Amino acid sequence: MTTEMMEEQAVSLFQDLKLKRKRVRDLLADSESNRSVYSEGSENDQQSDTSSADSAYVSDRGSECGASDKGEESPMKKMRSGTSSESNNSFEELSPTETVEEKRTWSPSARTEKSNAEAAMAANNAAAATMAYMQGYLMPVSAGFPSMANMATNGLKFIPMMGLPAQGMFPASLHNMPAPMFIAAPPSGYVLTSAESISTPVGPILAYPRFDSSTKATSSHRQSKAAAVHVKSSSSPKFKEPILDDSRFEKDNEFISHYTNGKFAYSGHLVENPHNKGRLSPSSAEPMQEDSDGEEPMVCAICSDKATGLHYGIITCEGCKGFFKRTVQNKRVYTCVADGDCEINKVQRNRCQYCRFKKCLQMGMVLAAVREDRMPGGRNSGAVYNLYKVKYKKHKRRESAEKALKHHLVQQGNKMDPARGCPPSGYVLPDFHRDPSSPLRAQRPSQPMHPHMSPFAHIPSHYGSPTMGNLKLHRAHSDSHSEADTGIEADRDSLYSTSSVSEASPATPMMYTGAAMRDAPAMYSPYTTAAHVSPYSMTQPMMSPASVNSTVSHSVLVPEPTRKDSLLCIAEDYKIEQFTGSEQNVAEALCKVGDDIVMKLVQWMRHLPFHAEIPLSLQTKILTSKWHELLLLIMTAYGPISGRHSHKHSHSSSSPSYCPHSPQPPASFAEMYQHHMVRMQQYLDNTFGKFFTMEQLNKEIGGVMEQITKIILQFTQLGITRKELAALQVILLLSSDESQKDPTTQRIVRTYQQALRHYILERFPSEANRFGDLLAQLPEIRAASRHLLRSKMIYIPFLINS
DNA sequence: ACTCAAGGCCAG
DNA sequence: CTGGCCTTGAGT
Repeated sequence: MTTEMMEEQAVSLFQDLKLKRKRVRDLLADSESNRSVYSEGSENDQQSDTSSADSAYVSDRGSECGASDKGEESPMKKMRSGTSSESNNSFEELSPTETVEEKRTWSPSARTEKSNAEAAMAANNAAAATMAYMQGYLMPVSAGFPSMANMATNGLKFIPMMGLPAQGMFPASLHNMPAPMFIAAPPSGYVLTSAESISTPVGPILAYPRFDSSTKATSSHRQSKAAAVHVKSSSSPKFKEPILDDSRFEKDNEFISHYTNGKFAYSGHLVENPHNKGRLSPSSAEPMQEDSDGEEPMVCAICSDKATGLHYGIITCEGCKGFFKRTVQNKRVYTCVADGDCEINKVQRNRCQYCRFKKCLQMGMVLAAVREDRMPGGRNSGAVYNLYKVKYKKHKRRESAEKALKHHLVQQGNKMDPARGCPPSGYVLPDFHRDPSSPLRAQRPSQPMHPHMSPFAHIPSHYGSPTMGNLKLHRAHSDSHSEADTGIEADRDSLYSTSSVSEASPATPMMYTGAAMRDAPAMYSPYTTAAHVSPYSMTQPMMSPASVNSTVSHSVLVPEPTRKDSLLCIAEDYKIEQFTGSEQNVAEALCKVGDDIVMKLVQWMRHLPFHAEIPLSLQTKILTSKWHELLLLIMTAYGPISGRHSHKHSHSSSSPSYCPHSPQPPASFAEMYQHHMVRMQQYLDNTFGKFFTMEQLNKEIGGVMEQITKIILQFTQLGITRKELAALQVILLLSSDESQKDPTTQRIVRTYQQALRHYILERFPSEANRFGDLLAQLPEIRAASRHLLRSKMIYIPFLINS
């Protein structure tokens, strides 16, 4: 195969990929726009989602995310070496030994106060709610719930996690729970602490005031904060209190999503700015260190220039203050021509507006402090800074810059310097490019068919298509837009703007070097060790039973779900038998199936309770990068869940040679593996009229089939349940590279882990390692899925259940 | 009266 | 567009 042909093929693949991504994006945007939004007093709102009304803005940058495989070894080689090189790390943080009290998951204040029990209960409730949702008893939206915009102030959004029992949606046992149950969440995530009862037009609801993980606020602070929900804005003849309702937050979120890009959490919504913590702590009434040096000039937290005071929540210079103000007022959308990581200091601060503003957000400058009415003078109060009643004490302190920078770095995780050690933004050639003669590699149907080739090219290859790095796209720099829409519109069109390519590259290393990895001691990581032990035995990850929170969750109250899992139907509906006929037909069928699956995934995702919390752009990225992993998870878990080994479907297939499943499940790995390989052999023979010897097959697909078989075997031996699968789906979905940098998704992942753990504790109390065993499959699925995509044998999952 | 964090102005 | 300086006005 010539270089030109390879290039052409790569371009074609890229086109496919682009289409698939576009489909994901379109579907997401579509589902988003179809969702009705809160509108004041609207009785017709059947969906009380708290999603933004017009979040159709899809920033598609940075998408190649984590799919850039580097230094691949052959599948077989990889198998021999134990496990794939990078599949271990991605779930480091999912340490099963983590308990409710640990980390800043659900109740950060738990550690600081005597409220441990309270926090545990809150977390427990959350886990129960999540579990209940997974089991189909929670509605993603609460039907008929009226507008909550007027209740959601001060950064709280009320995410209905469960509808009213009166709706008859829930089993009687659930009525024991405080109902209706809601989770109040700020745009940046769910936080459950002490519950406040808030009266609403439909009765009292429980609201959980949100607190920053680092807050030292006491319980009374919390109460006052929650109480602030009721507060009507104090009327002032001249100065109008800013309106901080849902719409304001939605607007802000939409605006900043361009800058946060799912990579960091905007803390400006927090009532307390972490940057100013310690110096201006609201709880520490003392004026802070009257240290020796009262003359030390303040330093701008953004650029280290001489600061002139607090501006929009943090200490900045006049320049950064003005810059922030202008940017917010005019809703300007900048673009970084580099990789979105420019250093901002006094000298260089004007070189990159994008990075300057991004830093402003990272440092926690408060968007809401920029007044919409432009009223000068006075002081922002109430909703804007509320809880963080800054006792402004002559903060002629040094600090800012250094501490701010440190804080910044901590927030970022020890992100690798792109200049050193960071993988280049280029992409490696997939295996099939190196070895085009491989008989099993898929080929585009439009191209001359190699007699040995199977036509599966329409299933997108992984995103590391070799041409990606070469794609130079329009709009290298977005000039200042007088109107935000201009920039947004332009950005929406440029799916692959320069920044999208450049910003994608640093994503990969962060995943493995972020806080999650640092925070997780090696001993807490069963996922790395699991694969190194005998692959065919039940490896038992270390998990201390004592570390598992043993509080009783509500999930036991909920009976088995009767609702068919919407994703499992994928495994049910699509069999490899459908992919028969001419090569062209197979390719088309696969393409269509791919679209169907993506649609199902989108539908599934948008019904998840946390859907509204994740920016659309991030959702798009997540789905485009995870759909194949989800597919493999479903496919591998389907058999064990459906018990189809014992009662197989009888396929009256037109193709008699398809070997239906043996009535008895394959007892061992070897049998199961052999079974799959024979199926493969028969399929290739029957469909493409090409017979491969087992030796050939072993060489070509043995590695990946081995991986898949191991996963199936594990699921079978564990007897994975639907509920567990539901949890794993979410955990897998939100464990992508992008997600790992987003605190919101991390929190959600932890919640689902909690729910899963609780469920296992109750359902399988004797299986101390079950939780770890289940989670340990996710890296394996990742690795296998990557192999499938790279080798373009994505059709294999369809085969194993057929 | 003073403080200080908003917005505004305008030379560069 | 930037940023130093000015004006404003609620809070103390």
